Formats: sequence, C-alpha cells, structure tokens
Amino acid sequence: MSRVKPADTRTRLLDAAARLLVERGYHQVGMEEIAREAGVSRQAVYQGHFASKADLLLALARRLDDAPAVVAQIRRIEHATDAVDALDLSVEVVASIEREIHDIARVFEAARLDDPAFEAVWQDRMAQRRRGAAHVVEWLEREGRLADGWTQDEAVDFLWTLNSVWVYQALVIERGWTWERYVERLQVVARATLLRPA
Amino acid sequence: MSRVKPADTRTRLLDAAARLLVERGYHQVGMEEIAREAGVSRQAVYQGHFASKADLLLALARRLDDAPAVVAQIRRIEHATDAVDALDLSVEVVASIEREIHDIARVFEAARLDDPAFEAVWQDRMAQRRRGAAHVVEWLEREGRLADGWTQDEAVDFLWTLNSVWVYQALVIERGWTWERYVERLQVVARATLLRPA
DNA sequence: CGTATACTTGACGGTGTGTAAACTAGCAGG
DNA sequence: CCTGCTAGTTTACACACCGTCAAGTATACG
Repeated sequence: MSRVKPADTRTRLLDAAARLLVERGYHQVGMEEIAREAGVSRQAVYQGHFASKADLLLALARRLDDAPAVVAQIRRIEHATDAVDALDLSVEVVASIEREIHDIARVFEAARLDDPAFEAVWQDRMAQRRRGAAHVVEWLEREGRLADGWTQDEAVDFLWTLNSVWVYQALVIERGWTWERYVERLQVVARATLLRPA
Repeated sequence: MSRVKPADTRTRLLDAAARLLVERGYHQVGMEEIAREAGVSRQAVYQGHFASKADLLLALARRLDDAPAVVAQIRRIEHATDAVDALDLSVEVVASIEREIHDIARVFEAARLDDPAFEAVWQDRMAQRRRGAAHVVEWLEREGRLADGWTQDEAVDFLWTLNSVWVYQALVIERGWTWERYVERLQVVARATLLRPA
C-alpha cells in the first residue's frame, strides 16, 4: 500500500466527490477540483482509479447500495405483521432511505440526463423500488384489502410514485415538511387510497 | 426587416432550439447546432438575439406562458360549480397543461440544476401552480369539505405535489399510463385524501 | 540493488461558451 | 446616387472542461 494511513486515495476521492457534488451539482464541479480536494493530481485520478467522471460517479452509486443504513432499513419491512402494517412500514422505510441518500440521489438524477450509463443505473434502482412496492400490494391483495378501482399494476405504480424521490423532494425539501409529518401524512394518503375499508 | 418572409430569425432560433433540446437534452445540444438549424451562424445568435444559452432558454420559457392552449385551460377552472368540482377540474386542467408542455418542461428542469437563473424561473412557475392549488383548497375549506387531519397549508402542498410534473413523469411517461386513466385515478386519489365524506 | 506502484508535472487535442474585430449585402431616405 | 443602418458573415481569441500521453520521481518490497 501507499504510505497513507487514514484512508486510501480511492476512498478520499469518493468522499471528496460526494461532498463537492452534493454541494454544487454535477456540472459545477470538475475533476480538477475533486482531485485537489482529495490531495492528489487530476491525472492520478484517471491513471489508477477512475476512467472518467461518469465512472467515478458510478462507483459512488455502488458504494451507496452497500451503505449499512440502507440495508438495515430494507430488512425491517420483512417483520410486518400484516398487509396494512407492511403498507405503513413501506412508506416509513423508503422515507428513511430517502432521508439518508436524497442529496446524492439528486446528483445522479442530474447525471442521468447526460449520460445513458446513468440512465441505466437509475432505471435499475427504480425497478428495485418498484419490486418493493409490488410486494406490499400483493400482500394487500392476498388479504383482500386492496381498494376497488385499482388494478394491481396501477396500485404498484401509484405506491411507487408516492414513495419516490420526487414526492420527497417536493414536500420535505421544497415545502419544508418535517420528516415525521411527511411519513405520517403519506401513510394516511396510502391508506386512504389503496385500502379497502375493513 | 430582412429579406426573409416565413419567420424571422429569432423565431426560427427558438423553434430550432425547442426541437433540438427536447430531442436530445440541454447538454447534448450546443449553440453551434441550434444556429445552424435556424440557418444562421453561431455568432449571429449572440449579437442581435440572445446573450447566452440560458437567455435563449429563458425566452423559450416566456413563450410557453403565452401559449394559447395553456391560457385557455387555466380559464376552465373558474367555471367549476362547487369545491368538489373544482378539485376534479384542477387535476384535469393541470394534466392537460402537462400533456402540452411536459417535453420542454423537462429541459428546463435539467437547466435549473445548472443555472441559478433557471432555478428562479422554475420557482416562480411552481409558486404559480401552488396558488392554483391554494385556491381550490380554500374553496374546499369554505364549503367545509376539507378532510380532517390536514392543515390548509399541507393540503395545498399535497395537491400541488399530486399535480406536479414529477407525478406525471412517473405515471404517464415512465409507467405508460394513458392520459385518461391518469386523470381519473388522480381525481380518485385527490378525493379520497382531501375530501371529508359528505 | 533493482523493480513495481503510486503519483507528479507538463503538454495536447477536442468540444463547448462567450467576446471581439473586420467585412459585406440589402434596404431606406434624403 | 450616395449615405448609413441593419443583419448577418468569417476569422480569431480567451477560457474551461474532459480525456490522453509521456517522462520523471519517490517509496515500499523482495
């Protein structure tokens, strides 16, 4: 290894990139600055770490998936006692994850408009979430609690949309809702729309 | 005037920009190409029409506001007979507008991540829509039809979010809902969440 | 000691934005 | 007919960013 102890260059690069990109956005931060911030020359990045700016961001995305905070949250939903509980939990869990990764997720959203590689990553991520929503809706259907008027697919789409980055962005970031109020209101909305009265 | 009859250069520039930007996105189209497409040199754009790429896009945004299709739709909401009717209509009207301007609106959304000037334009636009939503919620409140559990502000925020670009994007564009189904489902959601049972 | 690894500096080509200067074709009015 | 304005042309430049290349240096390891 190199002589550095606290963190290797790759990690420092990712940390620096995350910080700067979140602060100022994808197009406002160049490789020059990221490298400087990590205490290394711009060329060192290309030669030994990341093939391109997109590649660096991709690595950042992959690191997010393994974040213990995210993984732990997802597990929680398995412990729901019934479909209604699962519905409530799904809202809370996704909101928790959103709170954790929203800043950096916005950077990816900007990047995906530019680079097809990111579009693919994004789609994959969205598909994953949609499977989570599908799981909950199937549970509702099994217990006969899915409200009339919804096909199962539409219900999944709607729950997925409700639990999306954009709704979080709109209500918590733009409109300043507290996280707790956000979760509570979204649970009410999800129940009012998707649940057949018992 | 110049010797050109069918459309002056400024208009041709805006048309070309709109077409290209919608097709390929903000960062994928340069001034060079826009100018060429309008049959004019890149420099002619800067000297006599638009001070910058952002300025051009700003002009494009202003042109949208005056689009007769949009103006006509907004008028419709004034003819609602009661609060519930207004709620339904607000969903339909916003969906109509969205259908009309969604493509170009996405370009602005990309641009606003880069340029503070656009962020301002965007915020202004969103504030306008929020006033529309506020109008409807006040009407509900006046008729005593606003559901329990909502403050008036929160109800406005939620209706505004439901009627946002992002929900349209998610359901109609990404998930492929038909426009009619989208409107119908959103009306159901709006009623189920915001309406106190009569 | 030699060598591989990580990193350095300096330079280059390509693309995009915005600015500047000098030049030209058409049109309008006196 | 000459003058001057308008709109546009070409060529060039400064700047910033990306990705690549080449030559050199320092350090750890066997």
